[in-house]
Amino acid sequence: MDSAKITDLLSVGEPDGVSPDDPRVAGLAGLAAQMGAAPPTRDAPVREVMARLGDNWSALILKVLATGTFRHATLRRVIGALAAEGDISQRMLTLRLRALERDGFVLREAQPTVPPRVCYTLTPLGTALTAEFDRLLAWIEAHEAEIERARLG
Amino acid sequence: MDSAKITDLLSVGEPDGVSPDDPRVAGLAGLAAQMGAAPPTRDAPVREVMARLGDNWSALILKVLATGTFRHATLRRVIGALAAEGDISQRMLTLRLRALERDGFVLREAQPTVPPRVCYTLTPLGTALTAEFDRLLAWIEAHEAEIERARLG
DNA sequence: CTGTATCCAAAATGATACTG
DNA sequence: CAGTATCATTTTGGATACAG
Repeated sequence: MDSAKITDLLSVGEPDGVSPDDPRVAGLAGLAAQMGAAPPTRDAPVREVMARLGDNWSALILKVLATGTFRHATLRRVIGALAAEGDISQRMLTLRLRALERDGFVLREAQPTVPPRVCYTLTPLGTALTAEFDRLLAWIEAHEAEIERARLG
Repeated sequence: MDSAKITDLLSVGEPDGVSPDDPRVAGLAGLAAQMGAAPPTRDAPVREVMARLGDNWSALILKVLATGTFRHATLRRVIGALAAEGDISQRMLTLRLRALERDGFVLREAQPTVPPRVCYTLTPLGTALTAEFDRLLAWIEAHEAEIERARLG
C-alpha cells in the first residue's frame, strides 16, 4: 500500500483533507511494508502462535513443560493443580499438545509398550519461545497495578 | 503448593515413584510460587491482556494506533485495508477499543459536536505494551521459517 | 459519525463414553 | 494410559437495522 492510498484513506470524511506529511502516513506505510504484500492470514505463524499464547491453556502447558518432560496423564494432573479453572479436559490437552507439536515447540515420544507411555518435552524452539513469552508476561505483571487502576478509575 | 505435594503428583502411576530431587519438583515449585497463592483467573490482567493480543483484531488495532490518533471510522477503514480478513465489523471495533480503553492502553476522546467526533490514541502504557509485544512478534517472525518447516516435516 | 441492539453463524471448550 | 468420537454448552464474531 503506497503513501498516496494511505493519504486518501485518512482524508475520507475530513473536510480539510490530510497532508501527505501527516506523521501517520509514514507510520502506516512502514506498518504495511512490515506486514508484507500479503498480510498474515489466520494460519500464519505470527497469528497462530499469538492465538495459542492467548488461549486458555497453551501458555500454562508451555510453562509446565519448561520444567521438564511429562507423561500425558501427569501433565494433566499438574496443570489441574496449577490452574484457576481446575482440570483441563483430556481432549483439550491433546488438542493443544498437537498444535504445539505441529509448530515444532513440543516433542512427542511414544513408547510402544502396554499400557502406552507417551512423553512430552519442549524442543529448543519451544524453550526459546517460552523464554521470549516470559518477558512479555513479566512486563504485564510489572504493570498489573496500573492496569487494575485503569479498570477501577 | 509445596514440594511434597508436587512429588506426590509426579509419583502417581509411576511404579518406582519419583525422587524429591527430580528437577521438575523444584521447577514446578518455582512456577507455583510465581503464580501466587491464587492462580490468575480469566479476568486477571496477565490472562486478559494475553487473550487480547491473541485475538483477531486487538494486535492490529494497537499497531495502527501506534502511528498516531485516529477517529473511529478512519481506524476502521485503515484496518480494513491492512487486514487479511478485510473489514472489521463496527461492533468488533467498538468492543475491542472498549476493552483496551478499560485496561488503560487506549485513550478515548469524544468531542460533543454534531456529528460526533471520537478520537482514539495510545496511552503511554499502551505504547509501552505495544513495544514489548513487538519484541515477541519479531521473535516469531524471525523463526517463521523454522515453524513452517516443522509443519511440513 | 459513533454507537447500540438484535439476531444468527461459527468456533472454542467441556463432558462423557468408548477403543487399543 | 493415551487417545478418539460424539454431543452439549459457551464464547466469539459478523450482519443488519436503528438511535442520538
